[in-house]
Amino acid sequence: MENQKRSAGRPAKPILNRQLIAQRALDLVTASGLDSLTMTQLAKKLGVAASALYNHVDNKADIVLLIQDALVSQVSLQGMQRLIAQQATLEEALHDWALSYRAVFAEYPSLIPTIAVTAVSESPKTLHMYNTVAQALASAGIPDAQVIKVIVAFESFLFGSALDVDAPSTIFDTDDVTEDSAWLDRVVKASRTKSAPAIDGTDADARNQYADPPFQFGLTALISQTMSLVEA
Amino acid sequence: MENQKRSAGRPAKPILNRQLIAQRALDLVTASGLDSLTMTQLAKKLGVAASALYNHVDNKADIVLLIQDALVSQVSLQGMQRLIAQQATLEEALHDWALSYRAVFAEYPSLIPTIAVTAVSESPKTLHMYNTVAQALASAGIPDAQVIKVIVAFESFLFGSALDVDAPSTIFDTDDVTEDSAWLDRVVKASRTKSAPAIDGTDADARNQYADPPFQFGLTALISQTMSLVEA
DNA sequence: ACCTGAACACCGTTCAAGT
DNA sequence: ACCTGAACACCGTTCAAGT
Repeated sequence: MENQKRSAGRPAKPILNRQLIAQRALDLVTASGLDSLTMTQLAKKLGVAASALYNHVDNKADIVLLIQDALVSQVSLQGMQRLIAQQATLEEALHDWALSYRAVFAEYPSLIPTIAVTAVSESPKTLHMYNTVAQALASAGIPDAQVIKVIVAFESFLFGSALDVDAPSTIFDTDDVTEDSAWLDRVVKASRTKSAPAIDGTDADARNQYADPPFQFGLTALISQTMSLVEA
Repeated sequence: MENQKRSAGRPAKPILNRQLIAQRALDLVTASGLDSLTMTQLAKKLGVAASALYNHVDNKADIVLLIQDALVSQVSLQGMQRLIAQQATLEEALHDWALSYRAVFAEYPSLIPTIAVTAVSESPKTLHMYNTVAQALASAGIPDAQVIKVIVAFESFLFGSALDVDAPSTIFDTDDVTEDSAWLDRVVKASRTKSAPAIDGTDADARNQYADPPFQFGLTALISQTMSLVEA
């Protein structure tokens, strides 16, 4: 970015701060995934030496946490807030949250494995989201002791679904039909004729066009199972 | 492993082969995840120079595929085969498959992101598994055009659930109760009193003890939704 | 306090040289 | 064909030196 070389030594005004680092890091991950986020590349984008980053963050994992926190804050809590205010149903709230959650993280599949194992205490925005969802579910009549179970079940499905969006749409294609692929071929073809457009290799969007029906199917399953938990 | 140094040049008998490489690679991943699988470490375990590996595999991704294939073959297809033979119900078959699938991959969470986006044609055992499941579901009366949808929905949930097993059991613990964590704290505590043993730090198994109820919950949801698809 | 630049211990992969 | 060892272009992170 900045090309005029800076001499060593403390600059008059700090060049970096955590927010700026997080912003540029997110840019890199947005462009081409977590693998393209390297301290070297990030430093280059910021116009500093890689070692300068360590004045502001502990390590690379610290940066990933910053990114995560920024992303979680993009998840819509509107439905849940409306549920708390008794302006939406449990079903509506779950649907809104799930769609938004999946949409956000489907853009960043490479972050999902990290997110899945990150403790909420490490990410304030994540904590806030869970807290809101917990309040909403509890106030909708789900017994306290079952709320976490529901949240985790949804999340597992949402993580997996977000990974799935990143899969190639040719994931079930087989090279040639053998005994080991005959049935798979048959059901894959049957799925296609339902809705999908013809496959022209020019499809600009490489994302998995077959990801949506399974998502809707699973989401419906989870929502109706959740509604059965509501106490009178 | 082997300590007597070998001089350069082609050995009388080949030292490596793909199967041996896959076996040792799986050992490394089993011990401490995909990150600990490096060409250097793997070569050391095999008693060769890292560059020797490239006589047998294309690259590291190729090795990961070999591992994947070996793992998929551990997933139980018994239930599905019994369903095909009309010796098990759809519900039993789905339950058996899902439990086994999750159990296998919960041991290897670091592989899940890769598995989720790997095309079946790249992994013969994976192809075989999907083909069997597809045949079983179709023969149980699920319309051809819906089979893939069901499989992908299950898989999304299974991938996410397997990631969840790897999460620390303290994932929902908060450092101190603030306004942003009050509800979460409450429902987490309510979950604990139900079943969990007191937390003594000496717990040998660091895996997430809270992962099972959500898994059962989601699985039940998916199974009953699936059964509703069966044609008369 | 906050930067640069050299250094360290790694990576994955390529390739000439050896048998 | 199948190995070794040097080499290349990277990593993340540390640290002395500069202001």
